[in-house]
Amino acid sequence: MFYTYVPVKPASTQARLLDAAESLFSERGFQGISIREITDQADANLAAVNYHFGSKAGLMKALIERQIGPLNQLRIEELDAAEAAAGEQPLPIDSLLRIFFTAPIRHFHKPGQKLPNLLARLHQDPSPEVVEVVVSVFQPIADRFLTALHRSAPHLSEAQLITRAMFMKGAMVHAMSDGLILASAMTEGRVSMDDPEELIEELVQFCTEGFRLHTPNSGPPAE
Amino acid sequence: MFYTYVPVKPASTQARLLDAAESLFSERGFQGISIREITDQADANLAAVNYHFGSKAGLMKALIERQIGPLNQLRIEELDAAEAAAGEQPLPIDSLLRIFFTAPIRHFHKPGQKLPNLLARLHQDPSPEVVEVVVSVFQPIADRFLTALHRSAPHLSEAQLITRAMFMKGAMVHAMSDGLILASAMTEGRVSMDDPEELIEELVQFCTEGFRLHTPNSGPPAE
DNA sequence: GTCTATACAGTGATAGAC
DNA sequence: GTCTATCACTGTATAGAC
Repeated sequence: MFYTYVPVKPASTQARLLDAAESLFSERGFQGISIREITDQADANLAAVNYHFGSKAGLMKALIERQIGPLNQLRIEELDAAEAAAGEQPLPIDSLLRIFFTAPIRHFHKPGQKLPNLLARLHQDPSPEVVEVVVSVFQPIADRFLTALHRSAPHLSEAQLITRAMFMKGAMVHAMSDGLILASAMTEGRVSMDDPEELIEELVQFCTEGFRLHTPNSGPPAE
Repeated sequence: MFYTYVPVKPASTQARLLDAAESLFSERGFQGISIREITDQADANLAAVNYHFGSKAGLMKALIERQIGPLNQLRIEELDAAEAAAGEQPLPIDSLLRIFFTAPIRHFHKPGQKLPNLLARLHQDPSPEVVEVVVSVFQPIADRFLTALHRSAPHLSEAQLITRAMFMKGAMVHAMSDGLILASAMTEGRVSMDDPEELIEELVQFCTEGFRLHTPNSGPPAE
């Protein structure tokens, strides 16, 4: 009888480090985890992180790119296809937003998934290394969708467009990183959406209405 | 001729530590600053932070409470007053949201203000001490406004209400912590709103439309 | 090229003297 | 209340083994 050899270190050191970092960072945050914990869990030497990724931040960068890169590429492909199908016509706002939301929400919608929290925090991190990573990963897709939005919502000034795009992005990010406060507020039972498709559609509807609105140069209205 | 004595340490050690921590944390984040830097700037001893606040996290907690506490109290007072004036009638959604947004956006809207970024990051921080602070500071106001929203938007299910409240909160938080990505995207000149009153009104309009929407039990609509 | 052991400066925290 | 000395731990760098 033969026994198959089950190796203890199936993947490369780099891959094991990435896997360990992903689960540990997601659970306790970037600063909450030491390199020693990562290398322990990955069964690698302490110096392995610096050798393969240059630094702890470099490991994080590689981790983010591994997760987000394919996701953003998919979104851009879907947007390209939709625009090609529409020909000269600008895409309806809701179609555009649906493309923007669907891939990441489906991808990250698993019971214990906490990576979105990590991503959300990164977007607010002031340290230059983190800013550099975030910009390089998210800038292209932001530009691409803003351009499309500009065509689909020509009634908005550029300042209005960017402001509302911020609202939209904030709504998405917050919804994905299961609201710490709201989820525990006002209820002790189940709340919020547990079906990703339903969440996507709620988000699409919510933001589409917001973009459609035409508010010329409003001051605060009469009460 | 008399010379007035100008003390080098005008405020108490606690106050000096809080002031130093506020500017330093805002600039470079909680983890980006050591307590040695704080005590240096505050002209205090290294051990002063632990003596007065128990820990670095305790200092942060005190800082947050000093900033946010009065703000939230003001919002609740304004909501109380508006509800009293409305009598039995539920408040219009836009009035409710205007009360929710106005105080923090006005308060934090200064050129170099980076504290909102810090607050936004705290909302996603998984470490138990931070969660405890955030919940204790923001839970009451979340409950208060959710209850009011429930009255003002009776067409929404509880799950929908909470979901959209998350969208709303995310939009506000993101708009306040000047979008890292979007602000530099699609433009090299000025963007976004520089007038807080305009930002408040855009936010009110955007979210009001989103809450008004009645979407019974939608799956994804036909394309 | 990859991995290992080890060294180093800086961190938050604390006990105990003043 | 304040201060010094000290602790365990952090990220990083490097010399040298395979």
